[in-house]
Amino acid sequence: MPELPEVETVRTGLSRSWKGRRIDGVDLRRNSLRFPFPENFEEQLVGRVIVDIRRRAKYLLIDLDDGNVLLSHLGMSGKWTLDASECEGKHDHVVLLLDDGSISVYNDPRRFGVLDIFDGISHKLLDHLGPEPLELWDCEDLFSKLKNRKSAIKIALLDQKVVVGVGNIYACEALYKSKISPQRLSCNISIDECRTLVREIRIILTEAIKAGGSTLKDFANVDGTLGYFPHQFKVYDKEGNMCGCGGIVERLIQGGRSTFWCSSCQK
DNA sequence: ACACTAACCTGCAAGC
DNA sequence: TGCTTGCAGGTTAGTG
Repeated sequence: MPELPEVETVRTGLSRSWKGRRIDGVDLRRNSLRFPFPENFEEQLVGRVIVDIRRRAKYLLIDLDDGNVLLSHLGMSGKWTLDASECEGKHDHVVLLLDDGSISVYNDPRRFGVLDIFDGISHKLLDHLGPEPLELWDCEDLFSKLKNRKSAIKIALLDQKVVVGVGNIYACEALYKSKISPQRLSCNISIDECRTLVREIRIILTEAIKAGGSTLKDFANVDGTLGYFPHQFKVYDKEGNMCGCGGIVERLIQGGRSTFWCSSCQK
């Protein structure tokens, strides 16, 4: 899935064509994704006007005119297509008919995504989330969350209680830019290194948003065009490539997931 | 409270 | 050509 920049790009796209639209029809092709859809899912949506689309971490929050909120998480492979010309694809799970006659389709081959409706106040998937990296967040906050942890820093950066929005790609890239080994213990990261990490994470996420999200095989912008720039990654999926320092990009497994790094310049 | 694993799914690429 | 294996952007539930 999309990490924070990609979700933000999707938010922008959805915002442009959904804001002010009334939902005239909902077609569910199955009864669950990662979790079962809520009771009366269609009835709760039909007739509602979409007021705004916000983002919290990697979750899209679609504000409805009755105060309820449609929550959408894209999982690893979820995709919204707006103004869709067809909706009979194998993994087209949810179709929305809008009052301008357009249809929006949620497609998700792996079905790790989530669609739910809640009151806008509290949701179990949102309640434990840590700080937004592009809002109020600083090195003291990061340092305080790392100081009692014995897990590797790479693992900690993926923990959404430490900071939200950072996924496997940007965790690797941020550690590389910060010249910090992904295997360092979180509790051994200094306050100065936290300052560097906060700065680099912000730079990377901001640049990726500016680039319009990124593009991977499962990800497409809401208009169907690809939007990621894999070639701009310095280490992610670059095993064997020469690093600028003369070292070689290596791959290791942490928490069951690939980490890409340069052992020559990341200490 | 933290650390670690397994689990949820399908699709694709590489290797035999 | 097929089969098998491993891997993929995320997150939670369960165990110790």
